[in-house]
Amino acid sequence: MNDSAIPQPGDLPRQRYNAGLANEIEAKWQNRWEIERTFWAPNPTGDLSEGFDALSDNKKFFALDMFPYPSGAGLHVGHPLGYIGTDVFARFKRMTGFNVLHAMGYDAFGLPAEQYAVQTGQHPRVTTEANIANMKRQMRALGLGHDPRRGVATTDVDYYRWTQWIFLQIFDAFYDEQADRARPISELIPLLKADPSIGWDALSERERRELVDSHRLAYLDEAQVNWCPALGTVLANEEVTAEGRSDRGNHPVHRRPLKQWKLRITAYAERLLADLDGLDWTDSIKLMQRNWIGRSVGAEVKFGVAGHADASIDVFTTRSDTLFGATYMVLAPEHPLVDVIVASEWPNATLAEGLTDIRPAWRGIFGSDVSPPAAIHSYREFVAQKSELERVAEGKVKTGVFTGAFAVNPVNGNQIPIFIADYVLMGYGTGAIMAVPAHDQRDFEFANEFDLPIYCVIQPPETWLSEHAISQEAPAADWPEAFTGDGVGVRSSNDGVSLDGLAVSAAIQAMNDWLEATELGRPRVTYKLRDWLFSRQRYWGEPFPIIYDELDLPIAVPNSMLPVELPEVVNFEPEIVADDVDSVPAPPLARAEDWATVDLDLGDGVKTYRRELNTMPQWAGSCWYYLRYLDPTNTDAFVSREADEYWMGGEEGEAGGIDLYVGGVEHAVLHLLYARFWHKVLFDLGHVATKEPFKRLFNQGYIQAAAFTDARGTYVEAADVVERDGGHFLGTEPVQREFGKMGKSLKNVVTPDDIYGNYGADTLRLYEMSTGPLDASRPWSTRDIVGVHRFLQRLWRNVVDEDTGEARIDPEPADEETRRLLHQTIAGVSQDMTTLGFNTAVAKLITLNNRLTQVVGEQGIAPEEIVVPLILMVAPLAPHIAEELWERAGNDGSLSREPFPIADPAWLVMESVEVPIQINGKVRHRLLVPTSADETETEAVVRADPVVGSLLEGKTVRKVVVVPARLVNFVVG
RNA sequence: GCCCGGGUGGCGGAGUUGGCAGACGCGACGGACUCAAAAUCCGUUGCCCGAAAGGGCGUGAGGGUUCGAAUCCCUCCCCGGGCACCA
Repeated sequence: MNDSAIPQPGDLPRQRYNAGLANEIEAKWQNRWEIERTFWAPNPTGDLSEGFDALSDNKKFFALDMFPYPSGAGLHVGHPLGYIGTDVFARFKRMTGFNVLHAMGYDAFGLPAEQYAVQTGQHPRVTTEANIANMKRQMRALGLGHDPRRGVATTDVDYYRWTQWIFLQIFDAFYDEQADRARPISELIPLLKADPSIGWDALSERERRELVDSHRLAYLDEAQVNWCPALGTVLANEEVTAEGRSDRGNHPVHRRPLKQWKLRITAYAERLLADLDGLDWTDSIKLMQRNWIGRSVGAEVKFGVAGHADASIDVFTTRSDTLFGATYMVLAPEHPLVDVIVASEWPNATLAEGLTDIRPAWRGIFGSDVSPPAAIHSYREFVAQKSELERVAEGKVKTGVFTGAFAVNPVNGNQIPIFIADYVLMGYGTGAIMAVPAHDQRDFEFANEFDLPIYCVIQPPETWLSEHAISQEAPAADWPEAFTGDGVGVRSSNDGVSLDGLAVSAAIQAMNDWLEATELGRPRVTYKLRDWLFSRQRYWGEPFPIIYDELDLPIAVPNSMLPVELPEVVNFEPEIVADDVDSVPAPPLARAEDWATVDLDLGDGVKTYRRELNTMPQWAGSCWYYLRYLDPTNTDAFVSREADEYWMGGEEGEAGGIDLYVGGVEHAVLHLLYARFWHKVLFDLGHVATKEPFKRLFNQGYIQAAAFTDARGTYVEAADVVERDGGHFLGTEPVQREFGKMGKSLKNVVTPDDIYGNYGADTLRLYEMSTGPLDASRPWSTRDIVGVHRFLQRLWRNVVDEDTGEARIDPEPADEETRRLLHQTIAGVSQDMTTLGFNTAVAKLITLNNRLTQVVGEQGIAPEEIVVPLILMVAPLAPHIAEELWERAGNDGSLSREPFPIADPAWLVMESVEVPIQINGKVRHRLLVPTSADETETEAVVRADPVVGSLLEGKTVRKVVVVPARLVNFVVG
């Protein structure tokens, strides 16, 4: 953009505050902070406790930024918005007497470094470390007051040793439903032995191990994944195109079950939901987590299967009141009972009420000459070929196949056909539904597609019928859509229960009571939340501390043998296997043949074990990093009890947790849910003292940037575009403006380095804080930066002689008006700091400084009474210039622990206040009224004013509204 | 489709237990300094009418409640985000 506002060197005073001087000052103070250990936050005990005694009477404050990934491109100016916000707040808290912990580490495992390694052969560790070094440099240059001792990276072997340790804690735990908490697996075995229905003594070694493994919070499971044989790896949903092919290389992707590690987060669904209530998070984030967990209250109902006396199918429903309207049943295609109940031939008997024959459509899309098992097989393949995206893209067109079997509705004994269809998901509820097409839109669509009967059992109200132009008598099959609202039950009774005439909620209650009494069903709560798929076929991740013995069952690597270090490999790519749907992935770690098997003595002699070759997903390391910040050098534990209790502990009676956690809303669900889950496991097992990690969560906004396209629609370098004549131009060519994320592809990246060079870090910090509230997204505008730069320049000039560099400060008191403004500013800024309202804090500081500029203009010197508190108030926002002014004003050492100014209430009250005088709600005049005047006095003062008198002349005052010290409104007729 | 946020000058944004709309900054315009420019400093700046005094209009649109609405209620439009066959 236009560079004309950038200060240029020339015949300027030697000590003018410009980019050059700012950079000098900034480098000086960044070095001093480092040497003087200004931001070291002492622990109460242990390695990092130096200096604690001096702060032992202070309260603690733990400020945290979300863990950044050290990308090769480094930071652009959009990244540090939140980091600056936490730094300003942390510095403010430090000045109000807190022992503040603020640190920054790196979530450094991940795909980009691995892909770069695949392309170049450069080891991901080399790339990662270079990127971390660059980001550290950029953050240091921003003047962020981090404790450098605590900046861990997930790729540090000393760090992932403890990630592995925590995984083993999860592996070695089970969820005790009665106690509603996780317990060590060692406590499970006596319970299993004591359960006569298990018959422990009769079980083989393998059976015992498998039984125990099935209770673990980390377990192996056959999970449906996006398997791409050509790439040799499973892919995330985001990596699969709408056509069901790989994003990279356009290879076929298949949905198939693969044996994968899963973490039993679903055991915590209820607590993850309930404990949200006590957290200081925004409602929208809580809502997103609630929706994700997706609690649903209903009933499980047992349906018999005709001709299979020993088989029954449990369905989950939230609408047990519609049981009498069930006309068919659907199982998920993968449901294990499908193979048990499937008929060998298509039945032709008239079994179900209202059905006279098997409809041709029921045999599915595979023709009438295939048998049910063949149709089922074909349908399963058809479903497996489809990606998630395709299933969604196909919208509401329902597909499915009849199994040839019939279920028996327990409420009336009716036989209803059983289908499989992909609109029923194996992972939710029981993987089976009863279908009530009259009162469920999906079932309605399926029933119409498959020519199935539709019976109304909830009478819709008149309004609904008339809205849809349906007559009272019309059969439900003629409805344009299902009726899902509230109505009264009809045609819904048997010998034991009648729902007729009952409203939906009462009918559900009555039906559930009956189901429970007859043992045909029971109340049940289900969740949308699924267990967490925890394996990745990657190199650059934490190896699992798991080995397999001759039974091919998993065994934990003993703690004494941790860490399990990543082996060196030459090729970081997953092995490309034939394009075979049934092939097995060979993760990169399989190539480290010396590593993949290991001879160990686990107490029963040296044996050969096979290692787990998958690695953990990137989320693993970020699940607990905040705990390692507390005690990063501890070699005996992932965190000491003392450090955990000190930094995470709450005030008396408070829940505790991190005092302020700032990050983007994109982590609203995954990271925040995973980390809460790990924290709760650690809490249950007694390793941490708090049940929730993040007490207060704040979501910062994003910085967007203008991007420009030329006539061909190609992005052009935004930095070269000039604004003139109300348009944007690249040279002489007009270009189109749009706004988007800052990035290479839009050619609109602005880096902090660019801004330091032209204005300095303090200006960048102040600019980012001033452009809006921290939680709002806003467009970047390099042009606007000059505003806050001028502010710092004026502040500097008010205090320092631009020629000599000497401070000029007047010990004489300031005038009353300025003093009053000072105290108002202190009160306002303190308030704004507390609420993270940094933009308005900056505005108030500019206002005070503008007043100071006037005073200096008149008197040639700034009163100390104003200057000193102003410097201290500026310090959290623009710390380098504040430190420098503080020093030049004659102080030794850093101001980082100087007390933040406190307003004198005496100067906050005004003797009189200007109030607007309204006639019929319109402002017609303004008058000074004593602040202390009550309604009567105010009215008297106002009525006595000659201007008001003339305004009211000839008018009838019907009513007078007086709000003391606010306004007076005359209602005239 | 469902669920959340949000729409205020040319721009970023202030202001909500209902009480002076537009703080602060950018830009724009005018002035000082300068041979000139930059930088800096001073002033003006919501829109319309008016020489001015003053008046009218104005917080996405329309309606309502109220002495008084950016703020509360109803209907609608637009933008951003989340979820998406969850039985």
